[in-house]
Amino acid sequence: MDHQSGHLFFDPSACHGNMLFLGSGGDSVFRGQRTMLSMEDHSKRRPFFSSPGDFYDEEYYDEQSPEKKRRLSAEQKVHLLEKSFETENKLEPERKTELAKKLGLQPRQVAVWFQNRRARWKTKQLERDYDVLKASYDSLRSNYDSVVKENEKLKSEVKTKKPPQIWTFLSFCSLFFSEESAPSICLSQLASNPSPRWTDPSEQSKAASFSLFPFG
DNA sequence: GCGGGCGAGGTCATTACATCA
DNA sequence: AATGATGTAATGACCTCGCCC
Repeated sequence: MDHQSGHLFFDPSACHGNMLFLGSGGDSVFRGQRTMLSMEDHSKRRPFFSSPGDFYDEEYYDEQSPEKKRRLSAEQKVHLLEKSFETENKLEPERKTELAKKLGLQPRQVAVWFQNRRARWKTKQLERDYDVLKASYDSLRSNYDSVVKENEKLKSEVKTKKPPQIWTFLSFCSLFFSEESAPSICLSQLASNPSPRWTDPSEQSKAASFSLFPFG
């Protein structure tokens, strides 16, 4: 900002209508700038600058020192306000007054800027939260799908095993599960296969794993 | 101590406008 | 040139909180 004058103008042509700039050269600031003239046209409707006096003080009409005119870029304005916002997103009266003085704005304008800034922050925060939740969901969903797939694969393997293997597997299951909690396939195989024995230790291990952690 | 009035300041929804694609 | 989308300043309604009587 211009530390010499400490006054700001609104320069819509420079940055989406939100650039503030300083000046001491009077209305020459607006020459050739359609949008700023338009701003003047609308000044009766918008309370932001209700009169020329809201744009600049008398000192800005000093045509003898137009070179002192300083624009406060949006970056500069935003930098100061953003810096203050980062420090504390709530605005206590002292800080509001101080910022308003520094920027040459009405305290109310500073308060409004903070209100809107908090609203924007909240919107962005919601978007960030959504992204995090979605990533978490996608990861869980992926894990779930792979577990279901693996489970189906193991089920189909168990169904095709020879009866003796299944019988030993069910005996193993009975050590850990009640009838209610044992996989239904265990019970149905138990009923139809009276004397199973494991012939392959690796199959026994796989079946045990399936029975203990049927869903991964 | 308790409750009502009041002002300040917050959120939220909305409007008005400028700018851009 | 017209138009819809977007970003931002500002407003109004409503709510909460602290203070005072």
